[in-house]
Amino acid sequence: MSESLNERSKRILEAIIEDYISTAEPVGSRAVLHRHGFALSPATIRNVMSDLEECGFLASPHTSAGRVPTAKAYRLYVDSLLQLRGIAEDEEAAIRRRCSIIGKDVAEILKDTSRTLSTISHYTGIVLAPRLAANIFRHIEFVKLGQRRILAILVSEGGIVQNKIFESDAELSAADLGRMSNYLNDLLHGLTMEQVRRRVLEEMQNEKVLYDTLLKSALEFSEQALEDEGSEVFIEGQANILEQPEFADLEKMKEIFRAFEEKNTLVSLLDRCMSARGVNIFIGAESRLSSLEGLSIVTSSFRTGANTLGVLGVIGPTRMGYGKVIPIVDYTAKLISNLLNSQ
Amino acid sequence: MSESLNERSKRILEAIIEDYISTAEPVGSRAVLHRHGFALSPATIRNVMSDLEECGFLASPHTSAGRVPTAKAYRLYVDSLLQLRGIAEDEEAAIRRRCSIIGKDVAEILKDTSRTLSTISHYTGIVLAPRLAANIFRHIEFVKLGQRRILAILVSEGGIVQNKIFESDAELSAADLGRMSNYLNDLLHGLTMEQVRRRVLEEMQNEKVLYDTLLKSALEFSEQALEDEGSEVFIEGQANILEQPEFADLEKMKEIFRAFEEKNTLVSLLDRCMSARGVNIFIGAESRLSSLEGLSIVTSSFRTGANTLGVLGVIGPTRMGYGKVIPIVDYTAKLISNLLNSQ
DNA sequence: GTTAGCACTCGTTTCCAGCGAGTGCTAACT
DNA sequence: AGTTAGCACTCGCTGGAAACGAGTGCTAAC
Repeated sequence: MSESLNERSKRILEAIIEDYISTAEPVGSRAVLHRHGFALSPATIRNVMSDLEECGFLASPHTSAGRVPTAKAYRLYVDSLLQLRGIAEDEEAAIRRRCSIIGKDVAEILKDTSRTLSTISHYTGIVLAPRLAANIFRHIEFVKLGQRRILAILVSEGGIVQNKIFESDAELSAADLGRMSNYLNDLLHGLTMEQVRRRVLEEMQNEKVLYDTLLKSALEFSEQALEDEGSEVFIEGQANILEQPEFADLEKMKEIFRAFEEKNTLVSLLDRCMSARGVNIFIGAESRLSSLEGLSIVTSSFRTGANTLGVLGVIGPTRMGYGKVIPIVDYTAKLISNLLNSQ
Repeated sequence: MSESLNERSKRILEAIIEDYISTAEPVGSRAVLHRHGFALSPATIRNVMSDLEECGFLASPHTSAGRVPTAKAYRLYVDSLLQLRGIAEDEEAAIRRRCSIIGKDVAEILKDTSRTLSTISHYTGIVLAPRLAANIFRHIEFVKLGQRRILAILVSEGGIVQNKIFESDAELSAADLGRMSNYLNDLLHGLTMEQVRRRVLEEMQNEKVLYDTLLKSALEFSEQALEDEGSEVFIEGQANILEQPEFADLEKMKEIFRAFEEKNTLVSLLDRCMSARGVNIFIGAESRLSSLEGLSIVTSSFRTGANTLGVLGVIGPTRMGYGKVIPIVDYTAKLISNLLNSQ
């Protein structure tokens, strides 16, 4: 049972996978013949298919149905059978047209990107918003909302804005808050968030600061403001999943929508893709998340320079049109990287 | 066929509606008798039900099923039959525990609120984020992102932050941007957004401004930053809809999820609730949105003083537990109003 | 190694009978 | 006149049997 299939077996497996991707129905020996022009008889195909099943590439739902590719088959398919033909021109144009920056905030940009991914791919788009931690400090600002209520606004590279409301012990004037902002902006200019955090802690030991209550509370506030509030996920086009015949079963569908709402698990999955360059593919159970059984995820990270800003991708059935989706995800990630790079 | 039903008919209708709300199945004459202690025979109930059908309060799916309340019946029910018993203590406690302000931004607060609404009600939560237009100016800030790329941050009352990225024609230094912010903050302090907009336009005619390019571009920028980007909607707990037996049909469900994704229509519906005080209820087709057929929406607006900030509510099947949902929505709206009121 | 032929498997569809919940009508009762 | 018992009737649902058909695996021949 050698794992290295011969050329013919590979071609047949490829045909079966592509057939199944387009029809969503178990494919039988005659179907392979019909739609692809092999110069072989059904019986021969059957023999090959039987071998492929033994090697774990195919499975039969029951005796008298055709066969269905396994996760292993898809893995082989995306790794060595599939030849990427690059992104289609009209798709590229559509993505470029829909992803713009001007006049939006970053959250909006990413949400629109997620929606674009879903619309173009006809599956579900997912974008993991940038995390603060890995990023570079740009600006901090405190705004007085009420007597003691203060809004902290933190801006990092690429225009990512995080803001938080909190309450101060003492009442501070708007001018005080302005001075605090200035002090911190000078102090923290150009540092990474890691460094910012360390710097704030160091500075709190500083003698001058110890005797200046204003500076002291400035540092205390910034410490609170810096607490990373966890990443945000934008999942758009969930309804596209409903079109997939394999999820016609109500129970299965509930599970998927629950998984979409339970964003933490998705975040941890996408976190794993953060560091990897290029396109990443999880097929079915490979994600180790039982709730995503039957689903595949194609992701790529976007970045400014060496900094990974976030991850975007497409979720669809394992029976996904990888040949189309992979270039889409790849291109979109690169486009967003460029857009967020402030020159 | 007098529209004013006698007391007995009302009581029977009420019993039918409540039965249907809890079972989701057409209710027959015997069921009414079983679960509520009417001193009547099934035959009498049947006669009454027949009358109620003629008046348009009931409908029968087919001859041998029981009967189902119509939208008209629910309307009568919420308007005059239902007696609200106020919110349950444990629900109130749960809502209060889940809705906090400190350490979050407003978007996060509202999203969490939407989630809370869905969790407590077991239906789907919806929150329409505050619109800028109706609100009071607090702060504006420009942050330099790249050579020409600028981030504008606009804060209004309650801590609502709106930010936008745009590009300037000329390169401006960080100090320039700081001066611009200060100038505008002085100029616009305490005005409503309406007044802010007018003030900016007036000021652009000012002689002093005409000769100061910095002031001029400050005003131009603020004009761009002020453009309202439309309201944001947070819909959480969509998966709860899947639990409702009436949406077991795949087609129906697709329609609902599409409607949830097509947020514009929902926004326009919620906009209609903005001005109304107290709890608002749309039953089924009353919303005039065909995609929401079979769904009811219970909403209430939240506000600071005279200003309506936004609308929140619950979406569920017309067969919704109004008696439970109405107090929940009412209480949550009041709570959020209080929380966003910066004293 | 490949192919034709054939028996066999097994899910799907169709049809029909029987069941039961619920109604509407009529006639009797208070 | 309103209420009730009785009864025939409707109609969706359930379950089992039969027919169907797609697809396989095996064997024997090429």
